[in-house]
Amino acid sequence: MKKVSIKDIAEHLKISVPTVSLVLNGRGDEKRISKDTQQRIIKYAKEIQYRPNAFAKGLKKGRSEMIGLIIPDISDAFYARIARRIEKEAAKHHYTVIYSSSEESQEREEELIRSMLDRQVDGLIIASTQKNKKQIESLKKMNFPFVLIDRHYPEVETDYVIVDNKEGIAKAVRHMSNSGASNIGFVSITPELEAIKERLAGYKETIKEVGLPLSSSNIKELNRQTYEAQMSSVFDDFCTLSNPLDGIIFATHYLATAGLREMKKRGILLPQEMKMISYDQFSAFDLLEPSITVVKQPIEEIGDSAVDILLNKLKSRDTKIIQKVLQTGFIPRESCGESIRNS
Amino acid sequence: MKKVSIKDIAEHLKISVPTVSLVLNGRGDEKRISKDTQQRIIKYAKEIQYRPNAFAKGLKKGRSEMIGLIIPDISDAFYARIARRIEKEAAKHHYTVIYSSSEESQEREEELIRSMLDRQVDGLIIASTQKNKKQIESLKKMNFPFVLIDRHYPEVETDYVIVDNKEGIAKAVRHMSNSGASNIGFVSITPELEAIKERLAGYKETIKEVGLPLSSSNIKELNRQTYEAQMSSVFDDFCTLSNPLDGIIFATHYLATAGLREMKKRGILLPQEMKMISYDQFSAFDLLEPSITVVKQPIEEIGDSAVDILLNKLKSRDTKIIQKVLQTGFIPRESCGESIRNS
DNA sequence: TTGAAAGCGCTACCAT
DNA sequence: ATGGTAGCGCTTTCAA
Repeated sequence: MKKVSIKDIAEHLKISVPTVSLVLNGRGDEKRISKDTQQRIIKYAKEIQYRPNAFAKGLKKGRSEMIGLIIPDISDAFYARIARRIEKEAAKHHYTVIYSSSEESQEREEELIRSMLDRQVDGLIIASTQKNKKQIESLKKMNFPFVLIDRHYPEVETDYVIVDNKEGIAKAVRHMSNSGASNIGFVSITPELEAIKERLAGYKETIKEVGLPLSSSNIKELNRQTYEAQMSSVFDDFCTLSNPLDGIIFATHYLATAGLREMKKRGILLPQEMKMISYDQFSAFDLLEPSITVVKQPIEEIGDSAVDILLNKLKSRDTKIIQKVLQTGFIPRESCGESIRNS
Repeated sequence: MKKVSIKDIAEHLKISVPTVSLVLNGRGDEKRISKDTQQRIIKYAKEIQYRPNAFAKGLKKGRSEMIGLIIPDISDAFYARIARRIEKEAAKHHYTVIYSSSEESQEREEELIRSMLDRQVDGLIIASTQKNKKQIESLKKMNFPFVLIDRHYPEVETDYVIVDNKEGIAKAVRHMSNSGASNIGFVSITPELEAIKERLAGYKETIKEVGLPLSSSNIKELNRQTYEAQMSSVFDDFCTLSNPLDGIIFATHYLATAGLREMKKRGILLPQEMKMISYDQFSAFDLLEPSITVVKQPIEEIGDSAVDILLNKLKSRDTKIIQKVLQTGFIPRESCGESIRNS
């Protein structure tokens, strides 16, 4: 059972290869191929289970109907859900997604982008490491269609879909302050990423706005790789503050999770002794005791917008740059002292 | 900045196309191309940033260095983690992964497999819907390299990597019984999948083995799409049993999550009034109050083994069938009455 | 209405 | 040590 090609069909039916190609691409009528011939071709093609070779097609047409997706880590729920959405949207338009995880490594991201270009993807969606400015600039220069998501390069004018991180955190700070917190800490990771910088900025600005004390000892920036090990010393520090915290905002869901583990270990009582909010949700946060208040990222919109923008670029070769900043949602739960039910 | 081809290099350097190809593929020495020529080619190729066209290469060689991965849903943590692992392993051997989610639809799975074959993937890794027997058989007949993971067709002799579901549940039942439960319920989904059937079988057999009552009213089989809505009536039923339950085993992590929500709503006290275990873990299960005892699936091993088996097939064209059944782990936590700490 | 020929970019084979 | 030629499977002219 070897592969059958257009040639096999043509030979069998004693007609020419182009005719077969035309018919199989639904252009038979347009080219006025006789109904009879069309029928025979289609019937026989089905019979021997003809399938076109995407390589040959791609080589000829210069398009692959694939879009490349590069994200930091597919096993991170946030990116997995975005990926799913992108895949679904892309499928609607007959595009296949090739994805790979960069693992936050510039070298790997660079290599992945190269390899996807080699594979002739028609466009790229990238949640960049933000350490790859040069290559992104070069993509832009060669006019290759791509959209950045979640992370962007402020100094490079590209299409992107990002989230209003600053306002997201602002919502958290305001809510926590309204819930009665008077000294709010902020646990984040080293602000290499624009998104993280924005969250920090949002924290600082809003703390001032609501008139709470802004102190550097209330802010912790952990290493992305080793945050779990560091969490213990974070709370060592927090627990010895002269002005003790009564609320903490975690800048990512995994920090929140690690923080929860640590607080559980220390027997810190939520929300009585400490209120908390997580930026970015995590399933099961609603199940915890108390349930965790979260800032909700617009995952579906990120995926949908990215595909939308990219496909438009592919179709129209339009060079207009589109930059979308999406707003976060906010789900108040018990970890700030509320007794609000439902998720 | 348009694409450069081997031809461009050849013309510029006034040498032949094949020579350039040879050198760029590192076969210069083997073919005794002069060092000088080699240098010039390599230098110029780098200068103009030559990148080979994977389509042309694939068309010619009949190989794509891609492997296709089909899973039910990339946003399910279980599959996302497997996907990540597969990608990582594949990358080590210079294979790119194309993935798609079948959404448990036979039609979609069929279409995805077809489309991946069109794209000339060298091999497939499939977590099948198990409704696609015909196509799987046809893959086998045409001797196309593929490995099933997580779900297999018992009636079809294929390579696969699955988990010992029966023993996994057996561990749960034994543990729960040892922890003092005397009437254990089982909440599962409709057993269309072999894996789910096995879990049910494991439950039934082990319940008998440990001498507890086996009653059909202790077993619930929910619909995969609507299990959340059904969970409430499950507990309506459970709460009116003449012989009330003191333990429940959930056959999947999402059932466990839904079950937890329902028990929380009803104020059922874990583990005092009810012990519970989840088959398949879920991050944050260790954070809940009480923390949830889980049967742990060997995610990394599934991914590694699948890639391993597939790549071996690709290399050696060996037709020997490899079927791996991996063992689950077990993490006792507080939801069975233990006070064991750490995850 | 259909067919012949060319070519996408690459590599394998056979010459020289 | 290097080059010519052919062909992978398909689509796109252009010609008949």
